[in-house]
Amino acid sequence: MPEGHSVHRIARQFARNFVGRRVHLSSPQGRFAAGAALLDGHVMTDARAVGKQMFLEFDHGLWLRVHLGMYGAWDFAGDILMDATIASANGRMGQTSQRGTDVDSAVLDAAVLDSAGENSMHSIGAPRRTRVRMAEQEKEIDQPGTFPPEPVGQVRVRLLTDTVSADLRGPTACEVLDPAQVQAVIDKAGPDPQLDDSTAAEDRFTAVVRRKPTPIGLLLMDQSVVSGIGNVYRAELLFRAQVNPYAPGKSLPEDTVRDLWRDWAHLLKIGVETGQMMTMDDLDGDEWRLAMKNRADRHWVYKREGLPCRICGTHITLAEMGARKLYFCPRCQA
DNA sequence: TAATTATGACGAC
DNA sequence: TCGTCCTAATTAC
Repeated sequence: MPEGHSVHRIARQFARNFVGRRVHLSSPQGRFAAGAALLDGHVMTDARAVGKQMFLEFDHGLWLRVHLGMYGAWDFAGDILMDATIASANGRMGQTSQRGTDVDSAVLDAAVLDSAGENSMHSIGAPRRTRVRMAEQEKEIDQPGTFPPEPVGQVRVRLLTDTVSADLRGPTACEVLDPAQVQAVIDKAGPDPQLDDSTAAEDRFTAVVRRKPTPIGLLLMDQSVVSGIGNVYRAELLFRAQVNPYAPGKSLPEDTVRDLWRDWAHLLKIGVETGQMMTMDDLDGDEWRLAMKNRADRHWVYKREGLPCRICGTHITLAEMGARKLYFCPRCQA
């Protein structure tokens, strides 16, 4: 269920709780028993996300590659060091995003909301005994229990240290790779603004898009063109840019394509920092608070078919593109 | 209890 | 363009 922001957050979770520690791997479900044996008992040395792919490195040079697909998820349990959202926001106060929105005060709002107990997660400092499911969103499963927990359902692989466990279920990919194979996967991926926010990356994206006759709505979902965008961000980015999803890439003005890239970098950053796919920034405090609680208030067009466009009132259209649901405003995105 | 749905991606025609 | 794989939560009956 995740788009790029969640995969970066999950990689962070592994960096905080597993990197530098010896890990036992098993496959409670049995389907990954051979792969788990190749990595079992080694120290995790790195955790990285590239677009929607995650790579975990072990001390003998082999990697675990995981892609969650449409409904994969990681369940963490034990004494977990959680994302220090509040500390992060405090440490960055004053920075301003490209669009002129103060992302960090927004993050701080979210964190304050969390600490008020209205949302589910986040604390600072010491590990906390808990259970968390990380997919597109993160939710705390309240049920401390014993450690390690009994595997529930179809657990493809379990990673276990003295104090923390991580169960993977429903992935579309879970395999052991050598460094050359990892590099090959990364080489195929389009630029990920979370890893490379340079002008060169923007140039690369812009050049590729403006060369192709393919509809921009398909190009944004093509992971070799740009990494990390899924069905929600596709719809929202196109609405925010007032671009028709069917417009061929090569028909778009250069500035429009560059704006799409910069806006993706912007939304991805918000997603990584808040853990939410918040695509309506520029909200005031109360609106933001509401939107953080109710997904229905977070998007311009996604899952809003038949409802009035928030800008012009026209009914939002639902169509199909690339075998996925496409939402757009036929007037604003004419 | 069954059907539906999902924020992906791939390979065969 | 279609079928296929992966799983669980939600919705319908």
